[in-house]
Amino acid sequence: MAETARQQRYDERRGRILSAARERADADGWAAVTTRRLADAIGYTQPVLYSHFPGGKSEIMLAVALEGFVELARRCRAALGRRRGRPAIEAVAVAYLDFGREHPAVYEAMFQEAIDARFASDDTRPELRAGFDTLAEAIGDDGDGTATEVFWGALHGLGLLERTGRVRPEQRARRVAALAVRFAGEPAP
Amino acid sequence: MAETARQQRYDERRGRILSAARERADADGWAAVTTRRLADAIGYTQPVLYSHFPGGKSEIMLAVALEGFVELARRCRAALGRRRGRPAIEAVAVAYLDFGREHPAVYEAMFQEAIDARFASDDTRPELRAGFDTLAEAIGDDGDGTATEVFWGALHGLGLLERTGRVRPEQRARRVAALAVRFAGEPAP
DNA sequence: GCTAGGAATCTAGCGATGCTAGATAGCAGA
DNA sequence: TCTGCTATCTAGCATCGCTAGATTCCTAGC
Repeated sequence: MAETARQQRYDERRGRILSAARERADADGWAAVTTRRLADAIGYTQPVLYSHFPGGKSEIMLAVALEGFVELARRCRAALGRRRGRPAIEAVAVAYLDFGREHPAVYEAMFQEAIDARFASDDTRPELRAGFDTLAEAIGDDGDGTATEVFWGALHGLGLLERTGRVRPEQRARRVAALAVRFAGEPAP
Repeated sequence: MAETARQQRYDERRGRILSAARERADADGWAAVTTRRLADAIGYTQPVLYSHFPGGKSEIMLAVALEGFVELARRCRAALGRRRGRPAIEAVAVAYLDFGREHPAVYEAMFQEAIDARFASDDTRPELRAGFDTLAEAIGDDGDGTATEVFWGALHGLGLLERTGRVRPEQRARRVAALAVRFAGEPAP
């Protein structure tokens, strides 16, 4: 029916807005993503964005971030595969860091914006939970998640320090190895 | 002489600009720090800021960040004292995380802005180097600094995840303990 | 103490930003 | 064909960082 055709156009345009935002942001940072440029990119005028995302730019960033959580979790899961122990940790770490490097702006939207989505609680949305669970599996965390939080923190911090040039880029493999050594197996009490 | 009096007024005003910026930013974020509000806060008009900081807002943020590096290094050094081993790591970690929590905006300027100051190289400025060296001392890193980079990354990431609510706040002590366990002593090869 | 000149400060404005109200065009169903 | 709703646009607001040019103030030399 006609309603479907309209809905289709609407959905397709929504996707184009998000793609344009993600690509531009990854290339030039979120400051370069303006509502006018976004509207230009999809061939409409500015206010049209607000019929798709009433919350404006911040809602667009949130939508990009949610897509990012799905993709990051997928990648980490794929990297883990059936590996266990130190190789598992290294593979997941590399996948995690690669994602952050390839999509700096998506990653920024995911973790540096004050997203209202709940984390680290029972009602955390599944797409946010999946990545955490994969990290836990990689380091074999069967406790209350504290170790996973620390592992995640290390990955998060290393990725950010790399990207802002605080850390020697060529030493990345050694850092991953050092990280894996420290998170493989149970530490002495 | 008169030149001194003028210079004194100038320096004092520069300090007031930085204080106002830091306080406002820590309270409401850098987006709330506008040149007009800053000018209001010090009782002058907007262009006066540019005679102190020709680079505008970004130069002000940089100046706040540099002060932050000094203070962070000082606190970590004080926390370390003569401690060694696991207590040293825990003390430094707590000091580091406390600083980030008390001065979120200063920390943001220090690490999330694209500061042109060089890191992780031989010509890194001393005030940036001092903190790194203290972290290295805390974990007893006598290698090439890779372990320190990982430790720093973990602190950095944990602090950010805490602040953006990605991680359970009440578990902080356990995270610090888990971190210390993994960085105390040399890991099995 | 007075005045010339330079430094300090202000007024006013530019272009860009996120966002919105009100006008208009276009398409659906009767 | 007409009516009414939705989609879209034009135009504008307040605010942002920043700057040119006018103006005021203070200092130095007489």
